[in-house]
Amino acid sequence: MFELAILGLLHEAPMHGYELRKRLHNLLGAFRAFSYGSLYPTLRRLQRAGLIAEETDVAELAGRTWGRRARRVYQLTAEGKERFAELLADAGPQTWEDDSFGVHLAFFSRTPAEVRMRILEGRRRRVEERREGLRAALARAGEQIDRYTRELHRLGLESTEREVRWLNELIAREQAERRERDRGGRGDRGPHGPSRKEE
Amino acid sequence: MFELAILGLLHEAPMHGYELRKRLHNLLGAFRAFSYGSLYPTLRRLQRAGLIAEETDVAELAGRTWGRRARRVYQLTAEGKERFAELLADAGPQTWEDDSFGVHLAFFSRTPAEVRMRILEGRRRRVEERREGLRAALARAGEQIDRYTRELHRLGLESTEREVRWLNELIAREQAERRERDRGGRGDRGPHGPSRKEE
DNA sequence: GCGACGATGTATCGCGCCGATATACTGAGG
DNA sequence: CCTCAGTATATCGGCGCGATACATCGTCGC
Repeated sequence: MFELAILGLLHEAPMHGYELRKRLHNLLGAFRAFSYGSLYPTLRRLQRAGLIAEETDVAELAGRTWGRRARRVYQLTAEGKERFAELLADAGPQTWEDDSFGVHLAFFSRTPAEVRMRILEGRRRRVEERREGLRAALARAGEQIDRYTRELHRLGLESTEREVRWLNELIAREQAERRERDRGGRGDRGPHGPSRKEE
Repeated sequence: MFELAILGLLHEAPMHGYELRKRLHNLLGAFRAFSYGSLYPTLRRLQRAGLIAEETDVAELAGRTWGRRARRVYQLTAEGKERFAELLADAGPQTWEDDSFGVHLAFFSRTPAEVRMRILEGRRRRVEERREGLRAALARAGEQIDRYTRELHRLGLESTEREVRWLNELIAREQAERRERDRGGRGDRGPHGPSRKEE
């Protein structure tokens, strides 16, 4: 998950850990913590695996004589790019508690349309499963359940129902764009899709 | 979190791991996984810490001669009860991604009214913080943000707003009940309705 | 009679991520 | 001058997860 995020961000430019974390925090901070305690070990792991390479910057130091502070700048390797594509296409764990979905979404502009579809539908399936679980929990002996627990389940149910609707909208939009693309005879193009204006 | 849940369930009766997990799954399965890979190590830890004690059942075996299968039955110790009370009163981590909140809620019936209030208000504070973060993210350079990320933030915002409303209802109800409790027998009715402003 | 199957039951492994903490340099402001 | 906030890297212990392994039990079909 961290791996996907790091590999994805390094597509834009080589970066050092602190910068990576800042962007991550800015991009998805409201959904995940992205702590340093995870970031730096992950960076090491990726380097050992050959997915990223240290590029300890000479260029930057050249311009500024006074020394900065040691920073390890990483760039994507060819294997890293491959790995990113694999991870992108992977639907992630089969649980509703899927942290990677948010990260996937953040890189959707770089994701092929069919893969986007698979991810969205996979997510929908899992959320629907959770929804059914919650409905069952609420139905089950309606009265004997602890009142607070029932409230919790009620909130969860509303929230999953809402997410399913949200996913349905996204999926419908994807389909509409696909139809438009097919009609236009143009191959899948560009991170900006067929310029569908704001809702 | 596992600790709180186990200690809480053992208040009802001595139990073995499998049973514990079944109940946990039944009670909060829609919110947490409660895997065995976590359960058994936690049980060990709690036993080592003296919070629970093995009570390898003789009574049950006596009735059934044929042997069952080894099952480790645990019961709460005095320290365990103390620890549970401490954990109950503890508001947990200061992040919105608070797994323990659901567990707390599941044991609310056993929680003192003031502590319930503290937990609910703490949760509200954290959710409100997250809500503000999401609003800021959506406002920030409204146009330059990736479209899918914006969708994600929109969903998150709606969901946090909903949870805040839900928390406000729970809190209002708590306050109403407290007023009713305080008004011991006298028919004097105070001003009606919760004084909590919405949104 | 028997074998397959699903539920009961305990346990371990490696890994990912977290929060806390340590260290050190830099620039800006009082 | 000194302190504070931001930049930057790193490690530590701990928790929870999914996968996997094992063994027993009752039941149902054959």
